[in-house]
Amino acid sequence: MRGAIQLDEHFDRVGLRKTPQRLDVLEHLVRRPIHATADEIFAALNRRDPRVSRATVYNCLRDLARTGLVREVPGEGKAARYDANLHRHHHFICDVCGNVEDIEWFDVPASSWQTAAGKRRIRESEVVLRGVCSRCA
Amino acid sequence: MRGAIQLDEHFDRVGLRKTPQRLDVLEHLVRRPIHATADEIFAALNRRDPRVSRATVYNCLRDLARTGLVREVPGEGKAARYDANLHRHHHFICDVCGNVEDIEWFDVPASSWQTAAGKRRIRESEVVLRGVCSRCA
DNA sequence: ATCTAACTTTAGACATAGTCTAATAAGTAT
DNA sequence: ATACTTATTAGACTATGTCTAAAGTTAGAT
Repeated sequence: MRGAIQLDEHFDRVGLRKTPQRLDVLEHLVRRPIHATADEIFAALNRRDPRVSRATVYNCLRDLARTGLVREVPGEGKAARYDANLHRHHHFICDVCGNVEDIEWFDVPASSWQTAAGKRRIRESEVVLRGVCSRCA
Repeated sequence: MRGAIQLDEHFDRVGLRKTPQRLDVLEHLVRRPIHATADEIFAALNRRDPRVSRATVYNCLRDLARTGLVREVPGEGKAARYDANLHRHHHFICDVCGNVEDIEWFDVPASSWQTAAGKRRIRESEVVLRGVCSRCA
C-alpha cells in the first residue's frame, strides 16, 4: 500500500521507532479523519487485536503528538480529540451542532497579529473559525 | 466596589440569575486571570466558604460559558481551563513552557479565510498563536 | 413585605478520562 | 544472533466531570 509506505517515512523523518501499535493509531487517524478520542481509537484497535492496551493508545498518541505527526484538536468536550497532522489545517466549530470540521490551511498575515504579539516570537497561527455549518444553515 | 456593580450588570444583560456562587466564580476569573481549572476555582471558593460544592462550580462554569460571560480556553492539558470573557481576546501558547497568555483582540481579515470557509457562515475567528514567549526567548 | 413558582445549590455516589507501575516483549545497532 | 534500549501490557489508581433528589434561593406578582 502507498499509504503504509508514506506513514513509515513519517516515522523515520521524526525519529520515532516504528511499532505496529503506533502505525495502527496513526493509520486509524489518517483513514478515518473524524477527530477520534483516545477511547474510540482504543476500541477500534482492540476489536482487531484484543491484546492492545488502553495505556498503549495513550502512549502512542502522546508520542505521535510530541513529534508532530498527530495533534490534539482544540475543540470542545471532555475527552481530547486527535487529528493526523501530516498536512496543516485550521478548524471550524459549528455554533449549532458543535461539530468540528477541518479547514484548508491559510496564513494569517503578520500585519494582523504583529502589534498584539509584542515581543513574542511567533512560529505559526492556528485559527478556530466559529459560525454555522452548511448543514445547519 | 465598581467591579461588583459591573459584574451585576453582565448578569442582567445575559439574563442569568444572580447568585453569590456565580458572582464568586466570575469574580475569581476576573481578578485572577490565570486560566484556572474548575478544581482550582472550587478550592479557592471552598476555602472561604466550606459549603460551596464542587457540582456548583461546574454548574456555574457551564452557565457562565453558555451565556458567554466565560469561556473555555482552547489550551493544552487534561482539565478544562476558563477565562472571563468580558473582552474578546486571542491566545498565545508558548512552545517551551506551555503557558497560555491572553493576546489583545484583532480581526483576521475575511480575505484570509473566505475561500477556505466555503459555504459556512462565519461569525468570528479566534486565533491561537504559537511560538516562544518573552521569558523563554 | 409576602407569597409562590421556578430555578439553584448541595453532598456524595457515580461515571468517564487519563496515568502509573513493574514485568514482559519487541525494535535496532552492531 | 546478541545486547541494549525502548515500547507494550494489565490493571490498579488518580483526576476530572456528571447526576440525583432534597433543601434553599431568587425574582416577579400580589
